[in-house]
Amino acid sequence: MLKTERQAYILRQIDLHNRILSSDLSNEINVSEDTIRRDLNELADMDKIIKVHGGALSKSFHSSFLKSDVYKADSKRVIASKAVSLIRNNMFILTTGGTTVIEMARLLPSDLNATFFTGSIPAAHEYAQHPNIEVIFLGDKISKSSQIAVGGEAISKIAGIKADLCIMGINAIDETGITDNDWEVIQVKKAMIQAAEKTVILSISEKLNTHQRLTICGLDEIDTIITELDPSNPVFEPYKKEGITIL
Amino acid sequence: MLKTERQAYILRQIDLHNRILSSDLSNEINVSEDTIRRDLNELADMDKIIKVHGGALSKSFHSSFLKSDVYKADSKRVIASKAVSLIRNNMFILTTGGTTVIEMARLLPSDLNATFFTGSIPAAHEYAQHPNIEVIFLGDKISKSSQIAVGGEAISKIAGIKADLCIMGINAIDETGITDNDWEVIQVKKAMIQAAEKTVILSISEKLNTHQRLTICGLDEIDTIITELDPSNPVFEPYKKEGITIL
DNA sequence: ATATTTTTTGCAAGAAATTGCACAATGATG
DNA sequence: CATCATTGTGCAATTTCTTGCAAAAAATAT
Repeated sequence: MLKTERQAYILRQIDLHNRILSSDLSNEINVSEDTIRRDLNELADMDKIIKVHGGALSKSFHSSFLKSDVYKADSKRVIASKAVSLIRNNMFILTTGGTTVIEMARLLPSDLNATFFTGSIPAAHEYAQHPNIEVIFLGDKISKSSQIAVGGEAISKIAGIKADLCIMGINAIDETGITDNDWEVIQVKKAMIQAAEKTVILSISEKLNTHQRLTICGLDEIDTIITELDPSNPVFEPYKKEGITIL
Repeated sequence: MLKTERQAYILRQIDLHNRILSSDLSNEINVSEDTIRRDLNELADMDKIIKVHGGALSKSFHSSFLKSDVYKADSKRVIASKAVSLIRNNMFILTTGGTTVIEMARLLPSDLNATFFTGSIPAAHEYAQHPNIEVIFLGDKISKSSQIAVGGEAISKIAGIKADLCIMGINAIDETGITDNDWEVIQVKKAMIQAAEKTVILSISEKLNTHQRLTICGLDEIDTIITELDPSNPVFEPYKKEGITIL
């Protein structure tokens, strides 16, 4: 096998699988690993692949490793603006914290008149910047990790509210429902869902079909899911089947 | 699985869920926790994540508040450090908001163990950064102008506390006492003074011998005044005569 | 066609990297 | 302060990498 041929083969494999091991290639085309290594080094010098210890990666892989905050911020802004469209004047709205919710707070139209309840310090801070909306902080002990109020006092305060909407940023959702990994946070989120007439989930699409260890609620308690994707996307099928609205 | 791949996976998980546990990752991708820990350390060295005991946090998640330059920051830092000297372990402390108080929050020694009650969003946020102190937010409606919780709920919550110390930033003080110009804020501050055994006033010297239109309390309810000036300064004579300690 | 040069390949040995384990130190928590 | 989990460190086993070198193959010259 000619060297050029071999390198073309390697490139094709990397394009196909996004990654390759030196040892695998050596077995597949019966040359020593030294040769493979030399090939990979040459291809890497030509900027065609990314060489790593033990093999190589496709260049497109690099983009995901060099995480772009911009892309994510864009997604979240899309989600936030969809969420804003659900909010009407004089609503009582319960919200969690999270970057997506904060983004939403920034996008609220300045003539909006509504009352927001939250236990999240950053969210409350953001709402407080708004000229017209009323902010009620559901105070109690502040959880260090999540910067939200947790504990019985907060929960019983939430239970005493009859909200029109609960707008909730989440960590993971799949067919079994919403899950999270912080017990105290879960208690608060459960209470919020109970206290609101409708529950709206904000989630970037990457969190769809992932799960964590503790359950907040099943899909039957959710009314709407908002992601940055088009609602017609097939990934939403299982959720639509449960009667959930996708925005 | 290649090391680079694994680290990319870890980054993605952290981006997705904002936080992860070393043990979870170890289970998910079947490598020892040692390896995970080494990965997390490397990613933390690259400033891509924040390593914490037991796992890691997303970088974007935590740094949400921007620190702005404050007027007379130097003076306020002097005041703050004097105030810190009054705080002992296991105290229950009520505080208001205000830049001086925030400055104090930043100067709290990291081994301090105490419980702080506050109705101020920026102050609560600052306390929440501290490793050991417990933060209780006295939630209720958030006043836009002052970013603190006001209203009956907050006040009755304060009334239910027996605090060792009330550390209060103020707007104006003279021989007649402390004054302010926001009616809702005054209600909260009055309640705080009532609920604490001792009241400490933080004030830059500019505010001495000024007054505003609404009275919070007379000098007899104040135990200590802290300014950036030396306590021997003659300007304090009228306050010393009332039995107030000057720091 | 044969010799010479150049390129490529495989091999060996030492260096470096990766991973898992044991153990002591440190940190969390009640 | 006592217990338990997490962490850092040193170590060993394994794998991968680098380097130098010589044989093999290919290209080129004579």
